[in-house]
Amino acid sequence: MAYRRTERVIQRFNARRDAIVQAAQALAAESGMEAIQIAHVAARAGIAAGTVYRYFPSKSDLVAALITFVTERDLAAIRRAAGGAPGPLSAIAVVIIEWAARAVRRRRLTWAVLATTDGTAADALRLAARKSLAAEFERLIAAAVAGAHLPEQNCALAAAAMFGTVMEVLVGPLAPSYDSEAAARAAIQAVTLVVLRGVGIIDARARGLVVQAPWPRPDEA
Amino acid sequence: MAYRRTERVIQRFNARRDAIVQAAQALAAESGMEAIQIAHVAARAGIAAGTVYRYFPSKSDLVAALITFVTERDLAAIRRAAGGAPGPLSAIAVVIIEWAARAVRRRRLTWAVLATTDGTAADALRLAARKSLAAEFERLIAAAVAGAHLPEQNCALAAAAMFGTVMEVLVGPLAPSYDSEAAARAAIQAVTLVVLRGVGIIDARARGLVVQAPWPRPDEA
DNA sequence: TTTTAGTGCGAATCATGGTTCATTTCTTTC
DNA sequence: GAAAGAAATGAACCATGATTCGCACTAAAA
Repeated sequence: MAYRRTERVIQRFNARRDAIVQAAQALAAESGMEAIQIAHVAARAGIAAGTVYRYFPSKSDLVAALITFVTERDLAAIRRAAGGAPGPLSAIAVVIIEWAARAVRRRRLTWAVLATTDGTAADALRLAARKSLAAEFERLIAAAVAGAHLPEQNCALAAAAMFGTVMEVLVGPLAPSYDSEAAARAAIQAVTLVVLRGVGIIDARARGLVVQAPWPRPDEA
Repeated sequence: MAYRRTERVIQRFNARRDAIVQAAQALAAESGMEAIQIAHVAARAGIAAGTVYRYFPSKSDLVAALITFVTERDLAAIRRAAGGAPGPLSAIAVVIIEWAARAVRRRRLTWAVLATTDGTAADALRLAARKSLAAEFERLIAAAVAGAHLPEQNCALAAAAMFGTVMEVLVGPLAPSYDSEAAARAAIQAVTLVVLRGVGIIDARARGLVVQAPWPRPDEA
């Protein structure tokens, strides 16, 4: 016999699979969801269209993998950021800033992954991704409320408000393009202050909360 | 010759055109943007598919007409609401409530019109619609700032934040379905308080601002 | 009543883009 | 290096849904 399911083979399979996802990511980052077409992705990855189907049963599975990849990366980053915060209110501020900075840096990709719908099964995953992000915010808000650092409130609603605000102000198609880094930092800070006021932190700066994005810094992918 | 462009003919033409837009609206309200297919719209309007093209040169023109129709209606409503407010801060509160109430009442339609993209020329109009709504908010915020009723701030950013918050919390696919009218009213009030705090009104209720949706009330279409 | 432009019809046509599959080209193993 | 299974290829295929267009019908004008 020939060709066993050896470790090396599996490695290569995964590497190529990832390459396809990366190609899709690059296209989405450049031109949004519509640019993710099998032919384009394949060309970008340097393979034939049919080959994509050796790695993904359907396009929506590929898109799902992309959504998962991007979302997990962002979730990990904001959890890390939250963990390093000195207190409950700082944690909220730091997480908003971290996520906003990431979202701004990859506006189109973020929009494609979280805000576009394509009518396929991937949409469900998209919703799940939004939910995960919002849940992260909600958890921190709830903790702050529990510790009496914030007034009683509907934490899920507050979290969704944060999410929606960042998306609309910094990520959406109507957001100004913050070409200069300084402009982006300023916008992120302004958004942060708005959402913090929204949950009841009316004097974030006076309290010494970090409201500056830790920018620029290296990115992991 | 026969068949002049008489008044009666024009009337009928416009009536049928409107009927097609209404059919599209009904479909979008029920099932979102994807449901707007020429065949479906035609069936709903009781005509043949080809007939739609006697009234609209292309699907995207039909969608554009729908977007314009819905947006103008909402804009008129919030302008009316703003006009009746006793002061600059009340105007902001009243407009948010008015728009939020309308958006919640027709969630899917609002989402289809403002938040969905379909890759056609109608997308530009969608953006314009969002811009118009946000501009309305911005104007009121700027007026309040000018009158020193609100702290100095980036009014465009604040307006976008309001828009995004309402969309995400009340309209988007992750918003809970406020089946009971009371639940909807409560959610609208909560959202209103959040966005008002966001622009610097930290004690809306204490100031006697209206934060209750004027609900239920008749609807015009 | 007879014209004839306007209107409606809907099956056929097009365009787009995902998916399949017979064939060719590797890789591994002996 | 030969055999055999795995992977790659890309042109053909298919599904969806917008758009066209020849024909029939209606209603205003003569």
